[in-house]
Amino acid sequence: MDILRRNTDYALRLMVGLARHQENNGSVSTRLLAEEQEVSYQLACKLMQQLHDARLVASCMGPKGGFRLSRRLAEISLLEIIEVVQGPLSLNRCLAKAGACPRAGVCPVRGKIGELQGRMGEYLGGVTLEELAANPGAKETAGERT
Amino acid sequence: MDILRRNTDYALRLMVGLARHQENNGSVSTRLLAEEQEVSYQLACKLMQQLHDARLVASCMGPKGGFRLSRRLAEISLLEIIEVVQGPLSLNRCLAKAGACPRAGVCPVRGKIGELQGRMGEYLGGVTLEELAANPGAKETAGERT
DNA sequence: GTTAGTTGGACTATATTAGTCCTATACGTA
DNA sequence: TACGTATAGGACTAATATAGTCCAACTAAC
Repeated sequence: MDILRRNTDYALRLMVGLARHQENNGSVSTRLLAEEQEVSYQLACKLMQQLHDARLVASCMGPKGGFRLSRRLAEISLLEIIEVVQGPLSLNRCLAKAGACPRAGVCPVRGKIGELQGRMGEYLGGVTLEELAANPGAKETAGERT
Repeated sequence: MDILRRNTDYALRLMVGLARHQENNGSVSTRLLAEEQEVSYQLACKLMQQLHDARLVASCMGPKGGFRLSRRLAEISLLEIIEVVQGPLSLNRCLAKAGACPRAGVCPVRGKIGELQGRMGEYLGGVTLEELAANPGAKETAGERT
């Protein structure tokens, strides 16, 4: 089972790519971004659209147009990007919205799962795009590679 | 997005139900278990089968037959049950098996995600069926109910 | 020997996710 | 000011993964 969906992964790449272009403070075209990050152009369009709806990026149409981050790097968390693509973080349906599970009162698992979910949100909310963009690669997993 | 699948939820219920019958130290029929835990009988069969394949429960056929936990309550973790139903815990495909992602070397997200995955496994591995069975209900979420 | 009740496996339907295509819009250029 | 090009945005289709059902084989009590 995968928790992060493939599209979420693409979205993260795109955001990191965007972050790295931020210094030029001009708009970056989706086409360039998609190429750099090895994401299908069409799919990138769709994802950028979602990120735009969530106000994480600002768009600019026409030739020379493209996207730009709408906030500072340190103000965008990993959690936000994830939730834009795959909805609110939820370990179980029961926890998604109060009263969703009629067994809530007798469920012994709910408490533990709820606690874990809280911790996950906290962790992911604490990682900023700034950190991600600064990190050149997964050096800490060296040796684990092919 | 849900991380715990519906079937996983059912499996957890069934295991907790089984745990609560453990005192009688006789086998419990799937039919009874399914009724008690409000899971479709057929579906319960399927899940018990998976739990059996994973050696978490022992089976006994024929009339008066049924299932029984094959280990002590404290020796079965939440993580084990989850992984039986939905496979190894994996936040992302990249992490499922080494070398699965050709971008591993340049991926800035991988490290963070890997760390979170480790923490999750640790947490879930630490919760035992004993704890769950003892916990009568989600008292800690009182007020959040319907 | 028969029968009721069970486990176990194969199959089908459904829901979710991924990916593609098309249209409308905006800007730069002639 | 009109045109052309490159973009954003939305609708649709295909693929995949999950949930659920059905049927067959087996076992032990009666």
